[in-house]
This record gives sequence, C-alpha cells and structure tokens, in this order.
Amino acid sequence: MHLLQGRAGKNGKTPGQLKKEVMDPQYDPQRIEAKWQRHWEERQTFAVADGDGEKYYLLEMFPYPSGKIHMGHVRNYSIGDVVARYMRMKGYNVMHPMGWDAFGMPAENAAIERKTHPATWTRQNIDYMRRQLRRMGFSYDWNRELATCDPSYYRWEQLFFLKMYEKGLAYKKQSAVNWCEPCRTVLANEQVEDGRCWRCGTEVESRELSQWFFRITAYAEELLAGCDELAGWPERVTTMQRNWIGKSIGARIVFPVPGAEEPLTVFTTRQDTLWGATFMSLAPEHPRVAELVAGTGREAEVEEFVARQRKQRRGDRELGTLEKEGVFTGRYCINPVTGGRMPIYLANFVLLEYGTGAVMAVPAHDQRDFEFARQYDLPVIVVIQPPDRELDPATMTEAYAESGFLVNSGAFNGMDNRAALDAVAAHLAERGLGEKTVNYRLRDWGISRQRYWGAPIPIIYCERCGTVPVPEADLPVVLPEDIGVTGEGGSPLAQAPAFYETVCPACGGPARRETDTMDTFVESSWYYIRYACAGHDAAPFDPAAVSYWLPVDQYIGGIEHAILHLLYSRFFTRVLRDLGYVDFAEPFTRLLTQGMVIKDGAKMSKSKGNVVDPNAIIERYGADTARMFSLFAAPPELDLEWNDQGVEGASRFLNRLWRLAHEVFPALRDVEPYAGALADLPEDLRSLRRKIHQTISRVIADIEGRFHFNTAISAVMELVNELRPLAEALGDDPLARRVVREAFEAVLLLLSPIVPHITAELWQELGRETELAACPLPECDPDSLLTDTVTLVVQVNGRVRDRIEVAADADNAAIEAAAMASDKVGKFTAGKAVRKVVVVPGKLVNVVV
RNA sequence: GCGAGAGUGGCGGAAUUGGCAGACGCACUAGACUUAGGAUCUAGCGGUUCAUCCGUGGGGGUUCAAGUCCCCCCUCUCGCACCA
Repeated sequence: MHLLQGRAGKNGKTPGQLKKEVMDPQYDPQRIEAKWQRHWEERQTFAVADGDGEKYYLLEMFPYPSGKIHMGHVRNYSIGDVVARYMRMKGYNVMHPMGWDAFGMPAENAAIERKTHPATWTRQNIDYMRRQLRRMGFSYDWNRELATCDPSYYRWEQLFFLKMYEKGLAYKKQSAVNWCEPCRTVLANEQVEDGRCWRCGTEVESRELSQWFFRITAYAEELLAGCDELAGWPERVTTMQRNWIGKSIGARIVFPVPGAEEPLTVFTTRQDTLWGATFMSLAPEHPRVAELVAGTGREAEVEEFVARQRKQRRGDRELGTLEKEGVFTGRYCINPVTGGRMPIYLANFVLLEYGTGAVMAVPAHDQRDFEFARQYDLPVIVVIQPPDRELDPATMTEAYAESGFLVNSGAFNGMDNRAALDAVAAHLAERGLGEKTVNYRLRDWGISRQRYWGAPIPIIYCERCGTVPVPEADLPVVLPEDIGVTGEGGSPLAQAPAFYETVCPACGGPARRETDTMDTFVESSWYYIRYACAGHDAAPFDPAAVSYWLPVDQYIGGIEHAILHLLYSRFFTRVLRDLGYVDFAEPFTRLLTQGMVIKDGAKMSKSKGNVVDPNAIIERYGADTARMFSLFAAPPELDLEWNDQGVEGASRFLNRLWRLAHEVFPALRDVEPYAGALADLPEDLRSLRRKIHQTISRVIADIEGRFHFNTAISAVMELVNELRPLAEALGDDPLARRVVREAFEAVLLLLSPIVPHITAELWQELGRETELAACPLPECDPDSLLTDTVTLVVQVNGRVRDRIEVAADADNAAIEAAAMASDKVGKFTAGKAVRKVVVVPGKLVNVVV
C-alpha cells in the first residue's frame, strides 16, 4: 500500500499525483498549520485567567523587534513552547506571554538610514514578527502582549524612578563613564566587554559626565547571598554573578601623609602583610595626584606619565599583560605600624574604580608589587616565612603569596598569617588606624543614555530649585514622536525645545527637562511582572494577579544575559519589593540557558554569511519540522549545529508518521484504545504495549526532569519504529487494533507539545473530538512495564559472551545455574577454575575465572 | 594565570545510580519498486588479521565490572582577568 508519490513537503508538484491525493492526502503542513493556528486563535485556546487552578508561569526572554525572527528565536521559543504545552497537559494553569523589548538604538539607527521614524520602524517590525511567531504555532496568550515603547508601559517605569529617587536609590553624579562614540552614548560597566561596547564592538572611551545611577551596590550583599538560594539556576550563571559582584573581605588602612591635610586610605585583603609595606601605589587618575605632587619639582614628569596613561587604550590596560610602570610623586606617606617612610608612586596597574584607587605595596608578598619594586629598586621586606624554607629578599625571584608565619611584625611575630588577618584588623581599629571592611567590585548602574528612543527620565532642572522630580500626577513624560531623528548634533531630545522647555513644578519658573533617556535594560528588568497585570491601568501592578502568578517558575533565554539582564532583574525586583509593590525577591525560580544556533562552526551572523532564515524553512517544510529539528538536534543547553540534512530527517519522520496514520486509521476509527491488562494479550501485542508505557515513562522523565527533548523525541521514534510493522500488517483482530490505537494515541499525545499541528490534525482524523491541546498527558501503567522473563547478559571476566532468559523473579542461585549451563560460557571457562560469580539481578552475571 | 564545562563512529548526539558503549537521527553502501529518483521501502553500517581481539583525548590506578570513580597529563570552549 505504498502508493504515495511525490516529494515530502514540496507542495505536491509531481504530475500524475492528483489521483493519489484524493484517496490518501499528502502531508501538507501549510494547510494544516494554518488551520490549527486559526483554530487556536478563534478559540483563545491559550488565554489564561488568574486563579484558575495551580499556576505555572513560563517565560522566554522577549525579543528586540529588529525586523524578523532568527533561528535563535525559533530555538528559544520552541523550547519554551514545549514546556508550556507539556505543563498544560499536566493540568497546570499556564501563563505563557510574549512581548517586545521595543526601545533601543537599532530603531534609531535604522530611522537615520532609512529616513523613517523609530516608532514606525519598531511598530512595523513588531507586526511582522508577531505574524512570524504565530506562524510557528507558539501557544502564547496574546492578550498579555506588551511593548516597552508604549507610554502605558514606561509610565510605570518613570513612577519607579521617582520612588527610587525619593529613597536615594536613583541619584545623579559626575564621574568618569564609558562612552561609545559610534553609539553616541554612555554604557554601564556591565555593557562593556573587554573594553568594547557590547553592541557595536567599538572600544569605549572614558568621559567625565554627569549621569543618573541606580544604587545597585546597596543590594550587593543581598544579591550575592541570593545566589545561594537559586538552586534552579545553572551554576555557571550564579558563579558569574558572584564574580561580578566580587566581594572581598579585608581592611581599610589609613596612611598619614606628612605635609598634607588628608591621609591616604587603602583597601587591602592582606593587612597581615602591613609590616612589609614599603611603598604606596596610586591609580594614575587618582584625584589627589595634583595635590600630592605640587611643590615636589616632579610635576612635569608626573603629568607626562598621567597623560600617557590616559591615552593608553583602555582595552590594553585591562588585558593585564602590560609591563609594570610607574612614576614617583616626590611625596611620602608613613607606614602606620612601622613608622617607615613609604614613597608614593603612581602605577599603571592600579585601578581607580576598585577599592580606594590606592594600594599599599608589599613587594615580598604580592607579585605585582614585587615586579614594580625590582623595576624601581624599592626595598623588599619579608614578613611571612614559609614553613619549609627561608625567604631572603636579596635572592627572591618572585613574591611569596602563600601562607606561613609572621616575622618582622612586632607583636604578631610567629603567628599564622591567616590567623593574623582578623587580629591585625582589630589591632588597627583599636588605634584608629583602620578597620575591617568588605569591598565589592560591583559598581552602581549608570542608566543615562544620550539617545532618543528610550523612556524619558522624569526629572526637571530649575535654575532656582535645582533638580526637581516630575510630580507623579504629570506622568507619563511622553516621548514626543513628532521629532526628526538625524543622527547629527547629539541627542534629538536635547534639540527639541518643545520637549525640554517646561516650567518648574516647584516654583513655576522656566525650567528644562532631562533629555537623557533610560537604559533599555531598565524596561526588561520588570516586564515579567507586568505580563501578569495586562490592562491594569490604575497602578503598575495588580497585587492579586502578582501574588498569583509571580515569580516566574521557569525562565528560558540565552547565556549572554548571565550578568546583564539577569542581575539587573534581580536587583529591580528587590527594589520593587522595598517600594512595596511585590513581596518576593527572586524573579526567576528556575532558569534554563540555551546554547547558540551555529552553522559551519560559527554563530549565525550576517557578516559570516551563514544565516538560515526561518521563513525559508517554514515555507519549505512547515513550522512543525522547524520546531522538531531545533529540539531534536541537541539538548537545549548545548550549541545547536544547524544541518539542512537534519531538517530533512525531521521532515521525513513527520511524513512517515502521516502516511502510517492514513494507512491504519480506517482500521482504528471504530475501536477504543486498549486499556486492559497486559496478561490478556498475545506476546507481540504485549511487547508493543510494554513499549508504549516505557515510552511514556521515558518521555516524562526526559522532559520533566531535564528538558532533554532530543531523547524524548528519539524515544517516540523508537515506538513508531516498533509500531509500524504491526500497524502495516493489521488485520481484523480487534485486540490488535485496540493496542495499535493505544500506541498511536500515545504517539500523538507525547509529540503534541513538540509538533502541535500535525498531531492535532491526526487526532481529529482519528475521530477524537476533544481538542488535543486540552488533553491530559498519558499515564504510564507500571504493570505494563513488568515482564515474566528478563534477558541477562552473561559475562566471562567482564566480557559479554552470551545472553540468557530467566524468570523475572528467579533467585541468584537459579540465575547462576542458568548462566553456568550456557555452552558459550562453557567454552570460555573450560579447563579453568571458576573463582567467583557475580550476579546482578535484572542486569547480568559475571563469571570470573 | 584563575574558575567552570567539555573531549564517545564520517557527523549531531545516546548511555538516571559503576553493569550489554554507540539509542535515535544524519551521511554512506547494497538491494527492491521505477522511464527516472534528490521520493518510498528492505538490509547493512566503530575498527579488525572477524567463533578473535581492540576501541569513549593520552597515561596510570581502584573494581568481578569504568565513558562513568581516583591521580597525572594533553586539547578545546566559555567566563573572569593587574580586583590589591
């Protein structure tokens, strides 16, 4: 009955095929996918309401509407959709929303290039990409859709800003910031990678600007401690966050500077080595440099050094490979415990941003200080001796950074240096020379952007009253859309008097609005809460909805946000908690970071020319094939190598399933799936039924336990492979028809989260009236997994030599006897003494000779 | 340099706890059906000197039994990288 002709998925172009189509319709993904997508939309199948049973909030990172979806989206959202559909089958009330991270620079750049408006460009992209996502059959509740560029969204963000301003969590300060010239804006520290802009890859420059910051450092300790609670996150993500926060415990120590009003303060984690501090190193940009060097006669040399360091490209400075270099300021400070005079140097390796920008140098016990001391011939004093040898400053070739006992350290001599850490800190504190301190690497989050397409910062500057927040009643500060974006002359808002000219809310006098907009990472720091409150316009959130839906149970997205978006969101959630909006701290209970989609060994990108357009795949093979391949080719956390032939394979499987269905459905329509006992079946059907229930159990374990859809799919393929010969030879036997029907229904149910369209169509063709998307997951009948006999492997000296069939409940003695009776075993044990027989019930027998 | 992860057929990948290495798929080979096949079906498919022996990056070890556990080494990927 293999009458079917024509090519899979090619829309039936073969001549003479028409006749066959009538009697045995060809798998036509375009037709059935359109049908079911329309069906789901009309019935609102995936719309959910609050409080309707046990909730499950599944979220994928929302896309930036750049124009069209790419394979990374297809993969990310296919993974999410399987989980959403699967959890629905498990009976959960699943919220699965989608929206748009719609502010951002590409819109502005595109507007400049194409002479259109960022808003127009963005909204067109959203419309197109929404159609593409619908075409993939993703089960979103579109009623909850949001776009962050809508005033109805960002008005709440402006409100949060005002509340944060009140609490001192948003503040403005003048500081050195990262400036990206092509992007013409400032970047947060998190957005600079290896000294380059995360978006365009250009090296960033340092500029002194007055900018708005969010005080994320106030939450450093809590964000760090929270990492321990994130059991559902990949460890490498929490590790990256811990490293980024960079907590270190040490001490602040004060070094008097004779002739200066203020002493110098350092942060060190090695206060135990204080007696060995022989000089002081400052960052070249340290604010006290000019004052310290004044009157020493070394001004010119120091100035030259500072200028050179400033020019030194930041990327190079951060590589850590530069030779140690510095300059003497001509001034000295005093070691507070030894009274020794320590020359003050500027050193190229000292970072202004970390600690206090000043480092006490202990050349004997710090490699950098050691190199610097050798370079400039500075004294080396050993204060820690290793247990097994004696260090001599004259002959040392590198610093000794390990542990040991203190020497040359006054009252602390002989103490273990690790024990001395707290003791020295206490000693300093008693004398007012310093104190134990915790230092973090994390800096505050700079959120000002000198760009147009973002949420305006709701602040007004008045000459008389200073910085004045926009009154809540005046929100939102709407981003004007009737503005020309040219890319010339700086931020468009700063060139739009209609926007920035205003009156002071405090005194009524003329005033000027802030023309910077907020970093778009602010919008994505709270969108997942807003999804739960779609349409709620009295307040940012509906407390009842938030307490029902939040936090997100499962979040899915790319590893590239391991720090950026995920750290900001954790911070923002805590801020919202402290402002009284939510009552939880961690937004995402479980996190899955999926790998990249690569082709020819590289990430898909226009510049590499290895991009596969999802549209082409959908047109040729359909959405089910695209979904199936992206789930089958690799487990989600690994990179996925795109392979056109692999796509063919996925398509082939669906075609095979379709044909098989049409061969056997006539014989299945009028029977019920088998639901009786295993024992009542003949052997071949018993084996099929066992396979059905093994498959159910495997698929559940693979999807639920670890999101390994690739092995879940291969389990179903195995079932189909076993089912096929029986189905093709199916006669009138009602028992056989019922078991085959049970098998076919299991296949459709188990595959439905993965390929929802073809399975829905076949389900209907099988005569089922209940919608497949609303069916519960099949249950594994444990009795059907039982067998009367089991096959055991028989090994001789660990090598497989035979297989034996024994009763499932045979005892070890019986198993051993059966194994020893094997001819093949006899061949390998002949003439040798059996030293030992290991029996592992249900698995194997190992005969040791 | 530090931290994490990985290394399995020609390829993507399987192997829940130490217990049959290579499931499933791709590619490939042969055959069937064909005017034809890039469709479909059947069979084969780690290597080998083929009733054997060797095989999970390399070397050692523990064990009746190791891809899995322990030690040393190599390679790759990712993250951090002068953090005092």
